[in-house]
Amino acid sequence: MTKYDSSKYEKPSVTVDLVIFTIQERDLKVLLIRRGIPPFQGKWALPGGFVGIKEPLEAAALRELEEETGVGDVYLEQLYTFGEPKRDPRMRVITVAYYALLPWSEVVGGTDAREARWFSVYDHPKLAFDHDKIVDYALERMRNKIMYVPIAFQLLPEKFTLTELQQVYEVILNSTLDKRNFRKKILASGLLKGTRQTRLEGRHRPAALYTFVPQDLGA
Amino acid sequence: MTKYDSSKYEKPSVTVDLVIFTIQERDLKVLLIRRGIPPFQGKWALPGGFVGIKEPLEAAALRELEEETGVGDVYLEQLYTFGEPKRDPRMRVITVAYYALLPWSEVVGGTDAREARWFSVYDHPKLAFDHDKIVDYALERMRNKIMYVPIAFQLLPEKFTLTELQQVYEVILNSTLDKRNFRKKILASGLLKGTRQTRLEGRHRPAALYTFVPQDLGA
DNA sequence: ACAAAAGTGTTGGTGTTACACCCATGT
DNA sequence: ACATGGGTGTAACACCAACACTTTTGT
Repeated sequence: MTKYDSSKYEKPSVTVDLVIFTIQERDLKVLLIRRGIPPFQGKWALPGGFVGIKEPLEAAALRELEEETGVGDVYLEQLYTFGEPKRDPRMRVITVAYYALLPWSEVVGGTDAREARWFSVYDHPKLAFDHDKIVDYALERMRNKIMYVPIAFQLLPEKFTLTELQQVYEVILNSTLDKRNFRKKILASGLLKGTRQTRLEGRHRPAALYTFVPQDLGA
Repeated sequence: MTKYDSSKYEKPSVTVDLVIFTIQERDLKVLLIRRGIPPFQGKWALPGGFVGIKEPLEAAALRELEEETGVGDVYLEQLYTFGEPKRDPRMRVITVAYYALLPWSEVVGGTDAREARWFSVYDHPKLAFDHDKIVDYALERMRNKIMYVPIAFQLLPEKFTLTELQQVYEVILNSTLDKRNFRKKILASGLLKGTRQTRLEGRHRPAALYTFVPQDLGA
């Protein structure tokens, strides 16, 4: 790094791409955009865009997120940087991928004119570029993370039932969990505070509503 | 991403930076380079350099690694991408950080002319740029990873004693471990195969030598 | 009364921690 | 004989997995 003059070298383009997750209808959804221009015209792809020359990476990711979803204050985490020389056939593009978790209750339309749709993570069309790989990577990261860090709450509204919370885990892990063990563990964790409210939904016993209690960031 | 023409935009420079770890004298060491030119002239910094326009990111990291250490076939993992606009005072530089684990037995000199030295991770000078943050991040990542994934072997020669292995864990975690529990767990894991050899070192009972048995990458 | 989802405990097994002494060698 | 690090087992506890019935509501 010391002996190079960067101006002598051709520079790659740098973009951010976003894997935006939400949960709807007991399914894990990812937001995709239909490409209007080549390459991969007509194909679905992750939302993303170029990083401004004075723009922090995370700011670029947040900007794209807000353009596509209209939502600002959500969980956002850098995932991985993909830089294969041929991943974009036109030119060298290095992309810093992020993933975001969005409560279904906050999903509104984006302001952007591009065609956007939510697809099941488990059933979506083949994507442009290496975006299938990026989605797989995001899913794997999220599955690991949810075992240790309480990120599931980022996909729920402020108040939720234990069954809803369990469904978040089940949909992400793509497996079923034991109801009694799940409730025992989650209640023992101290992450939840019971509101004194219930929610009545259908002709059966109403469910108790809980909220997430923010952690001391034991630093 | 669809409606921009990248050529209209100024592009950032992209570099890779490496946190190269090894273990010597029961201490965790990191390789640093003394900067010969501004900015931060005379300061110590992580080895790194620009990514070639047609060069994969990992290839750039491996190239730097080999230039500095003369070693090729080691553990290398992408860490995080740092892109604060002002992290390099001269211009916009986005750096993709990697970390590498190097067996102390393979440490030779680099071919590069720059002044390089191994420093204790727990006692090193303040570094140039945001490199202190990168080292901290690498250490944190490695500490998490070693709990789940057998990366400790990447810091040892092919044959090693259980005490040496335990010292690797202790130096990385910066804590002491119980000898009996450590041996019980590591032997039960099936990661080790006993060679039938021992090593005699000092006036005490010789230690049994083990090798790492490569895992099925359960894909 | 019945259909539907909410809610609730116990048991066996597995893994983790804490802890102290004998062994093989060189001098 | 002693100094040095190598090597070994057990008991208490915490955590995890398996498993079935009762409760509350709307119709």
